Amino acid sequence: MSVRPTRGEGEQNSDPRIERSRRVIQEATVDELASVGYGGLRIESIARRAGVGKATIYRHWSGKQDLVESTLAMIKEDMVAPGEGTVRERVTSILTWLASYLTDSRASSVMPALVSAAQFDKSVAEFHFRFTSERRHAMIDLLSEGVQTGELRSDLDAELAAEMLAGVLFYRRLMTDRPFPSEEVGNLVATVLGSAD
Amino acid sequence: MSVRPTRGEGEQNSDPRIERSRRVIQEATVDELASVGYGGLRIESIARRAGVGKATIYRHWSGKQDLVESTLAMIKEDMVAPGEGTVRERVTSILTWLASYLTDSRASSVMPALVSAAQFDKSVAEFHFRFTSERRHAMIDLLSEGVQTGELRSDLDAELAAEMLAGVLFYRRLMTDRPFPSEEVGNLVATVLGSAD
DNA sequence: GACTTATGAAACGACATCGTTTCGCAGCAG
DNA sequence: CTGCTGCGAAACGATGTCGTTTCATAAGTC
Repeated sequence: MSVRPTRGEGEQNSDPRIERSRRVIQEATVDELASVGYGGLRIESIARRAGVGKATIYRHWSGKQDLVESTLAMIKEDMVAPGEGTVRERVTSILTWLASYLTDSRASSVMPALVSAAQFDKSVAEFHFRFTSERRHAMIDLLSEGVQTGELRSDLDAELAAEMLAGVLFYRRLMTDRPFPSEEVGNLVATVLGSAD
Repeated sequence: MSVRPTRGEGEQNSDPRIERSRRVIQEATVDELASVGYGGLRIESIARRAGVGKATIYRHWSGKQDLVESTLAMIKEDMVAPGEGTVRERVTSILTWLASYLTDSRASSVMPALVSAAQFDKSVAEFHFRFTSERRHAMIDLLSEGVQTGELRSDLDAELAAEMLAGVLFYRRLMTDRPFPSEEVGNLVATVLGSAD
């Protein structure tokens, strides 16, 4: 992915400046992605925001695509946290996290930027669809588990339910100027899964 | 909106070449929007696709933004058709149209392009949100009508239901590589509104 | 402390796109 | 038929971005 990791993947470089440069550059890339999107990305803007020379960027990555790919991979790493509890609780927790991510965060535009870029850039699309698919199937599996254990109604269509839940959050973020408030995720879950007895 | 409609809005120009030029240029703009998105739009590409000189474009519009705005307005005009029947039938018909538009059509990427552009371009965002809001409220009103007449369950949350319905279609189109098949819209409507008795 | 090396700043050529202008031609009006 | 005008093609300067190179400096190693 990166062009010149002077040493191998996991090994630590002797010079801390290298890792630091990579970190601040990728952070700046996230910020730029969020503020101008993939199409508006300018290497010079990233360098300026990172307080770094353009040359330093090209020392570590072969170009824009390389940098973005490695940054997206980093974002994916940061994305975590299933949790404990009943199916209903875990579903609510995942969606609450997603709602906050699409609302509050400094990075609330990162995911929209990814969605946008995927529409017209093949390599971004590949990443985006694979990434989304993983999270989607995690949710579907979770809902299926709930159906099998009897926690959720037996006639629930897990796949459709997963798409409705995430769909509403993304719809609100992408199609309106009122992103879905994370406080209302409970209502949403109750509506889609049915109220608890 | 346009810069030099030699005569006023509705009047007919004496020279048919003018109207023809405007038409083929806007059609080419739609195609380009669908294939490379707003950020990737190049005036020269539009000119080439339209079989037109670049100068002709600048004769009719002041620049890229002017052209896109007037083209989006045109797209909006083309978007029609409530229909007749029960609330359930009208809802199904609207969503079936939307599903086809996001699936089959030559223009299946126009709306995603709009969504994408709206994330980072202020003037596009204004258009996009207003446009979406209109269609959303039409759907909400329709569902409310169904609740009031007793055709739909009285505890239905019209707003949330509208967002779930459209949300699933957009989620499928933007977040996966399997757009929602228009044949399955019936199932979707039944799931969200509840099966008919 | 002496060396090594990554860094930030700046300038570079190459290239793409913008919006303008020019020009000869062809379609239209009368 | 004749004059007019919108047209397509081409070339233009201006601008902005890319990816590279150079160079003195400062941060690192040993």
